[in-house]
Amino acid sequence: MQAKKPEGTEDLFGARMRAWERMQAIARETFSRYCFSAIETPAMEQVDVFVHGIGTSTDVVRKEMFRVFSGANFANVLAKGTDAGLKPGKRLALRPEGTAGFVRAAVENTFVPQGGAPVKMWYAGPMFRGERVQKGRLRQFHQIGAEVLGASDPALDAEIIVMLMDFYRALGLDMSKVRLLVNSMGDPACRPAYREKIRSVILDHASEMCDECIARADINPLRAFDCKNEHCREVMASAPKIADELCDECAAHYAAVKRYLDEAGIAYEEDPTLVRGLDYYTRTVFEVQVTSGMGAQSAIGGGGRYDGLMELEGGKPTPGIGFAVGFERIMIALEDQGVDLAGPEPSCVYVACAAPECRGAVFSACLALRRAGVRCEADYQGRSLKSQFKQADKHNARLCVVIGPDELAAGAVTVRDMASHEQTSVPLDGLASAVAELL
RNA sequence: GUGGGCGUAGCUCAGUUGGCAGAGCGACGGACUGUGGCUCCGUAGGUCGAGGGUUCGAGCCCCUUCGCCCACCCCA
Repeated sequence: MQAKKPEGTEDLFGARMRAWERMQAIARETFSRYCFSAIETPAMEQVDVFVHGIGTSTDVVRKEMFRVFSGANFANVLAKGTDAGLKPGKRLALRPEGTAGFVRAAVENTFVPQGGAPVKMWYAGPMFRGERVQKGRLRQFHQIGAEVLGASDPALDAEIIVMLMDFYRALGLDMSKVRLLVNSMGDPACRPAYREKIRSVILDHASEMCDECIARADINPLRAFDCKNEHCREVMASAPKIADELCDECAAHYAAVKRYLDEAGIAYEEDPTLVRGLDYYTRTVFEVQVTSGMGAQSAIGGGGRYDGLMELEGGKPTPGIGFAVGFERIMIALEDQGVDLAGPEPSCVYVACAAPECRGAVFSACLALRRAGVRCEADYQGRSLKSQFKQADKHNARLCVVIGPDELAAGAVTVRDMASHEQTSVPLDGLASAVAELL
């Protein structure tokens, strides 16, 4: 039986790999202008990092995490039917998102010492969620994210949104098909009261609402705004809006963020029902959607402020804000818009061998070219010269160097420009510099 | 976790009431023998996802199973 890749995973190679590399390069370039530096954190963390950070009431933590046990511990867990006996350090999970692990790293490495300047970092890598797959939703997918810790200035909220939109534009997305939704979720001063109000609304209208929303009333009432059930929507439409229930500080913060966005010329829609599905968000939240061609998953990025997260991960109170974008979803949007992020395979110089006795000379020529920094390729199958030229085309060769008995006798090889068909003879010992000039 | 669709050549797919497994693209080779893209000719390539059943005979019908896709849910 031939082995198969796990459900919802993907082998990344060829054009798709080039696209992923290109997306990271554009991220690095764009974020660098905002003085972000790169970070890579482990693909697995202690389960508690996610439980504390993302929240026990979220689907991500409750049913979508891939748990990880080393061999001996796994046997132990199977035997006992629980991992309760394991030390916290042995209870691991593949990361379902990047923020919790980043904040854990920030606490552990003291990225923001008391009174220190804000730290800005970005990351790119695979994330894992045990969901049923569908278009734009994989079990191992890739995110690029950016995080700022150590400042609560609303200018930062706006700046990070501006940076996100810069990134999408740099990728070549048609920004007229992109919409930015923003909202404020309040903070510990005002959200609990609002949450309680919404809970009451749901329970008061329990007879009209779906079972899920009734269950949400106690777990995470704000999620009822996301329900697609018609009756639930009607009830929620008349529920109080968070924007009207914010405390003075949150209201001022939200207003300032919007002012900055206006000044930056960023178009946005206020969506009072936008409630991100991770518990750590406070105040500003945002989501970017693409309006067509996306299947059921239209969100290509999202994020928000998480002023309480550092404490949840055991650090000192430190405000934070960040976003994450999904590689696979952006690719769906780009492909739908006819944008080729991968681009062609890079060009090369092809060294063709006209007769078997010249293969040694071909090897030497390639060696010299590569040591001079030239990307070059040759035949390894003893193909005909004709077929080597076909290979040269497939490898996107700009030049083709032909080495045969005639050339070796003359001490000079033939170099053909594949586009113009012009051929020149260059001395064998000066091949690398001659090729460099022709390129 | 729930629902729907689909598995035939490397890829995209045809395949009639059950009767010798096909096309296009791609790959490879050739068109006066050391020169590519276009064109023409040719060649190779298939446990019809897997296992079982019905039948003289199964790609097609039945059962089981695995995988993929799409949607609910949730989220990037």
